[in-house]
Formats: sequence, structure tokens, C-alpha cells
Amino acid sequence: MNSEEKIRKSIGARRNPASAEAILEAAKAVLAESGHAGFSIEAVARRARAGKPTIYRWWPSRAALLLDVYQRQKQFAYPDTGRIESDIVAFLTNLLANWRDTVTGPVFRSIIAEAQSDGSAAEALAAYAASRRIETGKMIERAVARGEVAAGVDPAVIADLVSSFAWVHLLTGRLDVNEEEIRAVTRAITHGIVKKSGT
Amino acid sequence: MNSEEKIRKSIGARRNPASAEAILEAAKAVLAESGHAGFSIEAVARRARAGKPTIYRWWPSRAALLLDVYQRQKQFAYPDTGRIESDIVAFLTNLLANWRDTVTGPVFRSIIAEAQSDGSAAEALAAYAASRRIETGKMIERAVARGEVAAGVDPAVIADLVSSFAWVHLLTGRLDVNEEEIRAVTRAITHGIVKKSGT
Amino acid sequence: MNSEEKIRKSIGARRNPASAEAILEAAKAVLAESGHAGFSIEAVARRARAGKPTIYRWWPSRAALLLDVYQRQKQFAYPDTGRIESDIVAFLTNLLANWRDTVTGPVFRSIIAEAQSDGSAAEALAAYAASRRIETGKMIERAVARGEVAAGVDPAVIADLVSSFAWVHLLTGRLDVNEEEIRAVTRAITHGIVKKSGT
Amino acid sequence: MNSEEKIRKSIGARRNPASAEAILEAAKAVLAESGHAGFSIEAVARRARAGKPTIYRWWPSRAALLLDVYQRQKQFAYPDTGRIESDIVAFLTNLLANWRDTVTGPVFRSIIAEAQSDGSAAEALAAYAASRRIETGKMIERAVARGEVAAGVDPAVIADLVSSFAWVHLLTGRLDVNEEEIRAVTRAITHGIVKKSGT
DNA sequence: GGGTAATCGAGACGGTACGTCGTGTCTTTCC
DNA sequence: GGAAAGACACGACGTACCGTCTCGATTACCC
Repeated sequence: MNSEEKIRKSIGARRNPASAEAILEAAKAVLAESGHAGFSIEAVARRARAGKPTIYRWWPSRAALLLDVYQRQKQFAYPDTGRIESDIVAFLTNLLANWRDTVTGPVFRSIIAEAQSDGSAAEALAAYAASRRIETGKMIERAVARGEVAAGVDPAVIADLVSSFAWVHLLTGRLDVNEEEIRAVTRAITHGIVKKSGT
Repeated sequence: MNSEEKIRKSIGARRNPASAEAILEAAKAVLAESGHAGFSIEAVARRARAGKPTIYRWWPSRAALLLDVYQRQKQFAYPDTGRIESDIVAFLTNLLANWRDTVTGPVFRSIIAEAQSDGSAAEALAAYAASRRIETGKMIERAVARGEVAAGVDPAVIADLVSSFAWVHLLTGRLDVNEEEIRAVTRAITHGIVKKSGT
Repeated sequence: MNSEEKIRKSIGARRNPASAEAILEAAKAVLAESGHAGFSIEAVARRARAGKPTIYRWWPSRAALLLDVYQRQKQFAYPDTGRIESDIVAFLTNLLANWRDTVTGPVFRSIIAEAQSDGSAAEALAAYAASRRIETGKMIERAVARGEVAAGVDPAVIADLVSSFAWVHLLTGRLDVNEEEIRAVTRAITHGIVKKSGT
Repeated sequence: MNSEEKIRKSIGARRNPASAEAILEAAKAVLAESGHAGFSIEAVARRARAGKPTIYRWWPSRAALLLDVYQRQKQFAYPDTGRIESDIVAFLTNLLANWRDTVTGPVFRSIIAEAQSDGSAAEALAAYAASRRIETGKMIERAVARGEVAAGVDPAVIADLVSSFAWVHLLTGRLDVNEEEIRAVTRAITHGIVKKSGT
């Protein structure tokens, strides 16, 4: 924080990494302190001691800035325990905990909110979500490869279902999910809720 | 549309239902035409030929107005086909179609977005979502009562999972879901994705 | 200055004279203190504790605001001494002194400068200058009526010439004109510089 | 125009005359096309394909650049017809026509406007105007030498009066002056407007 | 039946943020 | 060491809404 005090000047005809750093840091701080409502380019610029045009030069929209903050911060674990059920439980537990304990939760909430009004944010979010479905889907693919899961199952669809549960808990402020509930949800997805015939 | 043309005056020292009606109608129209981005109290007042204070008097926040619009519009079917699987498929199909084909989709997207920054909106949304989980959960309860579903299953948790899938598709602009995918998701929840032992 | 401290609120759906007053006063003060370079709508709004939109609501441009300030401040004497020569000397002396000793000088300089880039300002200035030529021309007309001045003389043209001298002295920072020079200029206009034949 | 197409490179550690030329040419063009409102160092640099610092290195302010453009462009005739009256008419006609038909008009308007806010511009303009008064005054001096004009007349003062008329017409967009008016103004200055005694 | 009181449309108010433009300074790379 | 390029911090631009206010009018309700 002390090196931030002095005014940053241009370092010539190229991007100043110190400014980019300061802006991302400020965006994170503003969001953490004031939430989505208080998050504005103006506030970030003030906080970062940066000019608004500097922000707009590199991030075309609020959403782009938020996505960048999110990317730098997120820390996903794609567990590989050898059993699909515990993989999903670990994935959900880790994801919700990460959202709850770091600034990533508020940031991602803001991104989703932003995407509801801003078209480009919607596109960016859609692209990101798709890539995440593929990534998360690999967890399912491994289970298919292991023969643990039926071959007809589409990994992306299951990944969609799993992360939807997490998204909605984020959006409705229910990140402190009981582990029992995670387990129940996971069990539903893996083994279903219908009584087994002959059982 | 003809009743909109003439200017509404006060009808004395009590609420004018025509104004309330006009405001809700205008809110719906603004949202349908301009989306969440163009939705503002100012725009609604302009459209309804109402004063801003009239809106603020009866709806303390944007979210309250949106929720009111949503309540008047939603049309849920809680199917009862006698089989949990077709119940869920019908429920999801109906819900997504309703969101896609009416203004309820944009309205609900806006409510969720609003709830990310506005505390009271968040509360209202949380309460609403909880009541819907109970309502939707009844579909599961009936299956439990029929003995179709294992007794240990918490209906609200399954309802949560089912509607989370719908919410996220709404929020990411994927309302035109393939029926096959709905079926796949439903099958996962009812029968699981794990290979049956002994098969 | 003490009554200005408390925040002015709206007084209903009509213009608040206190705000208009405060804005004009602030405009005058900003111009007096910082000159044309420091004069901005932003600065006036800050100084007047008014919102920028309030200024833009009533004055469409910087020039309109400046003109209004000028109108409120100017104090012209149209002398009528019975002799055209002393009338013009008095007029010029008074005009230059007024520009030098009050804020009207800087204000009018700003208006002229503004009119060089802003089309609407140019129009407003042209209209104002024309009306002033007519007004000042009356001084000449009286001399014509008295038979002091030849009948063929166009009062507006002479008024133009007289005030041009003043304008240019304002614009080039030469408001402290020697009275001798005013007299010389006036004598040229009234009696010419060419030697009288037979004199 | 062809030399503008290819990118000028640095020619080493000395001033590149091609750049200076391109900048002055661009300044003229920008002013001719967009007027004073669109004239900015930024726009000139863009047009000249030059870096802003290159401009700032050689011209410390907008005004300096404008003055330079003006100097290169102006074309004054100091007529010498042998009669003061036709000299002044020719001078004014030529000056106004020059301002109207070339870019010098807009350029000089800009310089005057600039001088109202920029101190150094004001100084430069004052110096220039003084030198022009002396130059134009020579026209009067010749008439004095011819014995056409009274000896007590200060040439600079009359020059001031004459060019003031032109300046104000430039500044108020009245360059298309009727020749009759020029004649009337000139006649006023040379022979006065007061009826001759004994007539 | 007359006075009060609440509601209406309207729109001005002080503000905040928007996204863009221009300012003058700085630094690097190339010649 | 000058020239190009363009990033930088800054701040004004003019606009859109925010939520609050005060108005004049229009009734219903209570005395």
C-alpha cells in the first residue's frame, strides 16, 4: 500500500502494469467494501488514483473489469478422488467456501447481475460459463472412463446441473450450505431419488 | 389502450387504482421493450404518465415494483401426472416456456439482478424463492406419498436443485433448452447417473 | 453569503429563484477569480452548490449563462450633453471605465471568445451587438435631429465604429485608455482628420 | 498531398522540417474544416501524423501555433493611391476580403479568442497588434507628409480606429461588408460626420 | 355542506455516475 | 538527441436517473 501513494506517471507508449495492477486491486477493494451497489468505474478510478480513460482503454465495460478481477482471484479445485460422488461433494464444498470466504463471491454475483442488463457482459458470462461447464464436465468424463457412470450421460449437462445449484445459492445468499444438503443433492444426481426396483 | 390516453386526475384522498394499474402496466411494457437496462422509475413514470412520487409512495424500490409485476404475471403449473419423472419434465418445460414466451422471464431476471445490489430486494427474493421451494416441493412429496421416491429425500432440497437449473438457464439466456436435455437432467435427478450395480 | 450555506431544495414543480440567483452569483465570482480559463459549468455548479443539470436546464450553454451575467451587471450611460463630440467622449469613457472597474469587462471578453467557437453564442452575441448599435445609434440620431450632423450619415454605422474601438481595447487589454486618445478618436469621427480646404 | 501519405520517420537528432511543415499545414486544414471549436493540439497531431510532444516542443501553446499559421498566411496590402480616403477604403476592403476568402479569418478569430484566456497569447497578440498599428499608421503618415492630413493627428491612433472596425466585423461574422459602408466609415474618419460650419 | 386531508400529475432540486474528449507530461524506441 | 507513438493522471463535457421536495387541482370523508 505504501508504494501506491506516489502518483504513477506514464512509462511511455505502452501499458503501465502498475496502473493495471492498481486498478484491479482497487476494483476488488471497492467491491469488498461497498458491494455491487457502490461499484462504479468512477469509484474504482478514484480509489486507484487512475484516470477513467485509462480504465476504459483496457476494460470496455464494468463487466470486463469484474471478470478480470474474478479470473485473478478464483481458485478452483477439480477433485479427483476416484469416486464421482465424493468428487462432486468436494467440488461444491470448495466452490461455495471459496465464494463465501473470498471476494470472488461478491465479484461473481456482480458479474451475473451486470450480465442481466449489459449485452456484452452477457456474452462474456455465457462464454465463461460454457468453458467452465467443459472444465467441470471433465470430472464426469473421468467417471465415465472409469466405467462408474453410464456412457450415455452428457458430462456438460451434469456439470450444468451441479454448478446451477451453486450459482443459485450464491445469488440467494445461501453460501453457508449444510454439508448434509450438499451430500443429499449429490446423491440425487449420482444415484437418483427414485426407489430402486427390487430394493 | 384508450383509457391510457386521457389524463388521470386524483380521485380524492385515497389511492387511485387506475394509477396503480397504469404503473404496473407501464413497468411491464418498459421491461418488455427495453429490458433491464432501460428499466428505471423515471421511464416507468413517463410511460404511465404518473408522477415519480406516486410510484415511490406505493413501491419503496425498483425491486418492489418488479416483484409486483412478476406476481401478477406468473402462471405456474404444478403437474400431477402420477410419475415424478414426467412431473419434473413438465414442470421445467412449462417454466422455461413461460419465461421465454411472456414478460415474466425479463422481469424475473431483473428481480434477481436487483437483489444483488439491493438488500430489501434480496430479502424479498429469498422469501419468494423459499415459498416456491415449498410449493415445488409438494410435487416431490406427492411422489414420496405414492412410494415412488425414497422416504429420506428432502422435497425442498430436490425442488431447489430442479429450479436452480431453470434459474441459471434464465440468467444465461438459454431458455430454449432442448427437450432432450430437460429429460437428461430429470433422469439424472430421478435415477442418477451412476451405473446400477449388477447391470 | 451566510444564507447561501444551507442547501436549497426544490420548491415544487417550478423554477427556484434562489438557485438561479446563486448560479448567476457563482458564475460572476468564478469569472472574477479565475478568469475565462477557469470558467466551467462544473466550477459554477460547485461554487453555487447546484447540480449541473439545474444549470443546463435554464442556460443551454456557457455563453447563455455569461450573457445573463452580463445583462444583470452592465450599466450603460447614454449621455446627452447636446453636443455629439462630448456625447461620444462620455460614452466611451464610461464604457471603458465600466469594463475596467467591474466584472463586466472579463465577462464580455469571455462572451466574445465563446462566440468564436460556439455557434449559438455567436448568434446571441450578434443579436446583442445589433441591439446595442441601435441603442448607441440613438445618440447619433439626436445629433442629426439637432442638425449637428449631416443627414446622410447612418447612425448604426457610426455606432459600430465607435463601439468597435471600445471592443478592441477590451480584447487587447487596453482599457486604461488615455483620455487624450479618446478625444482624438472622437474628434476624428466627428470632424475628420483631413485638413479643411481653405483653412 | 502525396508527401503526407507516407509515414515520416525521425531524421535523427535535429528538427525535421517536414514535420514542422506538416504540422502547420494540418493546423490550417483543421481550422478551415472544423473551425475554432474543433481545433485542438490533439486534432492537429492526428491530422499531421505527428506526436503531441513534437508539437509542444516547438510551439509552447495553441496560440503560438496559431500565430505561426497566421504569419505564414497573411497577405497585407498597404495601398498608396495618393489619397488617404481611397487608401483606407482599399486597405479595409482588402483586409476583410482576405479574412473572408482565406483561412486567415478563422485563424485570426481563434488567436483573439485564445488571447482572452491564455496570458502568453494575449501578450503575443498585443505585440502583434502594436506592430500592425505602426505598419498601418505609415499609411496615415504618408498622408501627413503629403499635407493631406492635419499634423497633430497621431497615425497609430487612427490606425487603431480603422483596424478596430475590421476586427469587430471579423469577430461578429460580418465580413461581407457593403462597400458603401466601408466608404461611409472611411468618410467619417477622414472628413467627420459633423456639418461643416458655414455650409 | 364546508373544511380538511390525502392523492394525483408534474417537474425542479442537489447529486452521482456515465462514457468521451482534450490537456500537458512522460518514456521508450527508432533514426 | 530529435521525432514517432501513445499511455498516463486529470478534469470538464453534456446526459440520464436517483430519491426528495413542493406545488395546485381534485375529490372523499368527517364534523
